[in-house]
Amino acid sequence: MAAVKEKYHHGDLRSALLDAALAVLTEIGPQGLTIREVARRAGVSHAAPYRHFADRDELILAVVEQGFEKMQQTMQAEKATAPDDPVSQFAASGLAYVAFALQHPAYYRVMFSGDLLSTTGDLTLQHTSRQALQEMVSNIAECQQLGMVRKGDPVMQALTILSTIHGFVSLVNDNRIGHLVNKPFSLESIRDEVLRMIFEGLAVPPHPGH
Amino acid sequence: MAAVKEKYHHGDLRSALLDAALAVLTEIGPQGLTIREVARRAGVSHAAPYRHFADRDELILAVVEQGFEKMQQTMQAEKATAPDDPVSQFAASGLAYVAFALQHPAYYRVMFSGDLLSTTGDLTLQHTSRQALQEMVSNIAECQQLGMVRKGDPVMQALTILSTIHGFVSLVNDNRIGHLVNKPFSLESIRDEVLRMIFEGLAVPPHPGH
DNA sequence: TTTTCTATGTTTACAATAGCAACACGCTGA
DNA sequence: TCAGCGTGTTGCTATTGTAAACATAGAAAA
Repeated sequence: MAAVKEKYHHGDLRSALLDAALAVLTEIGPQGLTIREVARRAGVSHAAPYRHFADRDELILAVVEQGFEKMQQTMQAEKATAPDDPVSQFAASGLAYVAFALQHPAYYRVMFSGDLLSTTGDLTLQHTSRQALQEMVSNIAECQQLGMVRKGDPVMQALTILSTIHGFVSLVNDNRIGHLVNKPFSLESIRDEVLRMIFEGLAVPPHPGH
Repeated sequence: MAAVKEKYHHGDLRSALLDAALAVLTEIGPQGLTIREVARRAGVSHAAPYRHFADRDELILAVVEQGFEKMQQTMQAEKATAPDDPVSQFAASGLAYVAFALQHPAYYRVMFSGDLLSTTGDLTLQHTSRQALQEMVSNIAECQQLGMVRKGDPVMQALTILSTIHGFVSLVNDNRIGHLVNKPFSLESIRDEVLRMIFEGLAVPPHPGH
């Protein structure tokens, strides 16, 4: 690791602050995410962050945007290695989404918390998420045309799947599943079961008269 | 309304504080939920709440518990008016759950936020939610025995349904659906579609050789 | 080279908050 | 009557967000 310049001017404070913010979210949680704590970890004065972020919300928003970028990259990478048919691509997306959310709970929480930030107002994020949904919808439509997914409004199907996946990872990340099931369980088995039920719900029912 | 006694001793400060807390959550949001603001609304000094709640977390926890109670009451009432077969009971529960979450977003958010409170540590709530899941599981098992729901581990099915419903109402309450769909939409139509897909995913597939 | 400008940190200051401690009030029971 | 205890108040400290004034380093211009 290159020695960090111990100078009056930090060099790349913005990045350092984002890293520190994510570290705080991971280690302590959202209630520990204060401007001053982040500044402390970056080794600067408590007012330095204001040169890069107008206020606390803007700092959080930057973390959220970074999270969406990383998530998108992960999903694209997974899709790239999957077979090129719509069903495989769709499955790869879904698995990658869940994997990212479970591997980076701090990112996912801040991205979707709704308490930490009223991100709904941010136009960039609105655009990003709408684009992601659109991709999902056309993917479903392709699967329908191949006869691999039952008929129906693909937007509704996408929203339902999104609900299921988002609900699942939220429950897991907020630790709401651990004490629901008393007997020991494997997270992967629940995950696979949830994904399987999604696909069963999507699958074309067999022709009764076949 | 009876005139509130303007006395040194409030009379029922604890309830008043819970009401004020919910009002703040509704009007301002979680970031406005401070001990002092709640005290101000209840017309008492800033330290008075500490006679009833050890700290801010305990106040929030009390709101959460109240929320679970009201939700349970609502669901019980809905089930009482529904037909007495397992399928109707189950459907009534699901609809009541969604209805409560959408009609009382402030309650639902604080109940499931995971940021506002690490409620997972509270034993009462653990018991309550485990009991609710257990009821759901046995309800599904009944439906299975009647041949109305496809075979499979009812715990997994319950968790999947819970994920879907929780994800749906979370997305709606956090306003993540409004700007996902650009064309005008009816929330009810999405809700019904989501519930319909849950039931389709649960329904016994028709016998191929029938 | 020297001067000046600008981006980026620092220091200082203020208002709001959580939470603690000491005090005050008033009901209740001996 | 009055002692005790539950409940509310006042006042204090530490922490936070955020603004304003100041400082510095590196770039741009002279």
